[in-house]
Amino acid sequence: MPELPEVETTRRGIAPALEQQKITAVIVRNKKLRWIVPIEISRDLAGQTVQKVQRRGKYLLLACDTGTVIIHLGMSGSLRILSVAIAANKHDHVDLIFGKQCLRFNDPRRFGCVLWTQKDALLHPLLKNLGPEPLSTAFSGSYLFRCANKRHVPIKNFLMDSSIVVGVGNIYANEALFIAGIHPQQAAGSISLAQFQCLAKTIKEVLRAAIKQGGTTLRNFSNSDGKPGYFKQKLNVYGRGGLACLTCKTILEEIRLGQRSTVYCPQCQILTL
DNA sequence: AAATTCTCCTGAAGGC
DNA sequence: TGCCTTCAGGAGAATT
Repeated sequence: MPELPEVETTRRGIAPALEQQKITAVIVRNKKLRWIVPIEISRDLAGQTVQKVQRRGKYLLLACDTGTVIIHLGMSGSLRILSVAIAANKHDHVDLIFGKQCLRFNDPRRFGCVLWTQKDALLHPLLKNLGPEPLSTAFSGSYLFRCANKRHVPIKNFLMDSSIVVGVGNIYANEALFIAGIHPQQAAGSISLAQFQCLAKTIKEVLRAAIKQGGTTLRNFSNSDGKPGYFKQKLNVYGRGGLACLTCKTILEEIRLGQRSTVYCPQCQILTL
């Protein structure tokens, strides 16, 4: 599933093919995504130029002449740059046509979205309440410490709350907590400033490393096989429940936290009072 | 307000 | 081999 590193990889992959290019047409084969693809998108976008391809959290923003296309890949979405001559496959729901090329949105589970707004995109209801970017200086241990004050929510849920910080999905929440040595069920408000500083640093490192790896597969995804830059991250805990901790050999435990698979080492990540 | 649960969807994996 | 069931999961909406 696309996490922030993949969305950023996608952004870097499609930006060169789209920026300063004119949209000649829009094809919507299935408008029933997470939200209905607005009918106006076809009429409004034709003739507009994509000025810039940006990212906010896991949202991709195509800044055009009079508005912004807001795209989310959801669980299973991907974007590819293709020749318009290539026939659409199953789950190819939306094409933005640029002459002979197109940006094709494919999403089997349809948890993603393709929206269009002519207002300030950052004030859009989906974007206006987002927390800071994890790779920005605004995101720090002291920031997390302040946000967590008096909150009893498990730290893992807290990290995955997009109003606290964007882009930290299930995989990296698990991984970062393991590396920082914090139990996923630890109440957010009970974590020390020092621990949060470690955690913030860890999150940045893990995301940066993943983006770097996404970059290595960047070449593939925009032309041939259609796999979005899917980094084969070496994961410490995610997907390893019941296996030995790579640090101490203790069997990793797997629990459900907020409907999400949560894996941790009961030895390396001790729950404290 | 804060925390928890529900919901969307379909491919993959497991059971028989 | 094939059909049926279960599960995963981003994140907004609904509920407690």
